[in-house]
Amino acid sequence: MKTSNLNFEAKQYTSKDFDANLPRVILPAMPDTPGEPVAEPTLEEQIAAYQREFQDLDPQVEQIVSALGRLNRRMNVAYGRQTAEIGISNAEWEVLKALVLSGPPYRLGPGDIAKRLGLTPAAMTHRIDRMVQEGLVTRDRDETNRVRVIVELTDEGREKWLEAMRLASVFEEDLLQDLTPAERGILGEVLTRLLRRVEDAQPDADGRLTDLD
Amino acid sequence: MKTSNLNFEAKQYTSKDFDANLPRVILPAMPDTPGEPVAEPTLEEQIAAYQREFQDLDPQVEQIVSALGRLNRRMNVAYGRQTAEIGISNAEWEVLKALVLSGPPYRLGPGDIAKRLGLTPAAMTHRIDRMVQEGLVTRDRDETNRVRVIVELTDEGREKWLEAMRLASVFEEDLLQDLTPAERGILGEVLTRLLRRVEDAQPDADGRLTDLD
DNA sequence: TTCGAAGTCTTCAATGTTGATGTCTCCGGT
DNA sequence: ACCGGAGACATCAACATTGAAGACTTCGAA
Repeated sequence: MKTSNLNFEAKQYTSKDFDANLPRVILPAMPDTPGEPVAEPTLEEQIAAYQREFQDLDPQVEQIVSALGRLNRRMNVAYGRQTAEIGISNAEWEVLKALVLSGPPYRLGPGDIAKRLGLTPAAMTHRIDRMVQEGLVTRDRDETNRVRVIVELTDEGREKWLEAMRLASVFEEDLLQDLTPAERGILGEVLTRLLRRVEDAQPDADGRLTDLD
Repeated sequence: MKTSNLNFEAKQYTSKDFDANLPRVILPAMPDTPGEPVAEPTLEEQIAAYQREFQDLDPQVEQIVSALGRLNRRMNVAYGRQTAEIGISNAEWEVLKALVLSGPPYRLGPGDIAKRLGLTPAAMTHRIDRMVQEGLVTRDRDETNRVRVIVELTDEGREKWLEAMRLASVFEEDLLQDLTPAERGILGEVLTRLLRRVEDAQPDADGRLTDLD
């Protein structure tokens, strides 16, 4: 078993993501020495606690959902660390990904990018500002339709994306290292099926988060 | 097959999470009518695009990772909608979860909560402020150790948490509706194994996101 | 041609988070 | 007892994102 570079770290202060996870637990009925540091709960402890507090919970469903959430969180932390290594932010990496995936000539409007990233156009304006400054992309008016603005990937931007992909590949392979090829196939298929259901349930359309605080 | 309430919606403007997903694609070699709206890429298109742009990519790994990312994103959107329905924010729900999972007497320090949520203590100060205002929690000095502050769940806070759990349960069951019990078992087991690897790779410790923009 | 509606991006005020700093309390050493 | 270090929370300036409003361009109808 390859023990390699799973470069995680729970990394305090990650936020930036909502997940169905975390907290801790108190198994039988006794908290750790009252007033003490209070440790991180394992997945099992977490599920046990949920069951105790909420009878109707299906432990199997909870296991899947919680593992998904916690896993995603750790992965995002790892990606964040990697992008930091090559001198870009996670936010910038997202934009680069969108542009590369759009295919040649690697151009998109700010609004399009915003849609793909789930941000407001306003946020894109500022984000693009920074990226232009850093030489990752260029921003020009579309002369055939001056309403539009075109954001285009620069060579430097593409290079950064490549570096990030290389790091990500290594990381992802490490992550899946102890799954057999058969298990990988099943996992991919099942996840894809879940995803299809969700994405079909709502083609995409619009809708905001309505995060009324 | 139950067709029920998968209440998603890609929901523009979600952000709040970093994931390895989104963008679009241009399969053979032709973008949609140049300058047009540009649609959302399917998972398959996205993987195809990545392969085209990055030779060394393992499609199977990418399928798993991308599906995970996209799935999580949709789920977070769904959770956000649900918490909004019962009048709390996702952020507040996270705090409630942390408190409930801590077990009776449902008390934690701001710092502890911050650790579990991956936020800075500074952020917790304000978040708790709001939640005290709304009557979801109380905040008091620990009289036995006046350095500490104790955040405690109120009955109203617990009730909100219960409502959120009920909604979440329905949603999660819907999400997994077309997995057989056997498939659920495997999925849960495999995800747990992945999670264990990541969490073991880095017990937890500290570390920031270093999101250098 | 002129006017108005729609679409796209930018600007602005408000909010939330971060990182650094400040303040207060507890605890151990002398 | 006293003093200094460590720990925990609060405060503050800087920055990113949001939602609403504003500016400009295009397109269609009168």
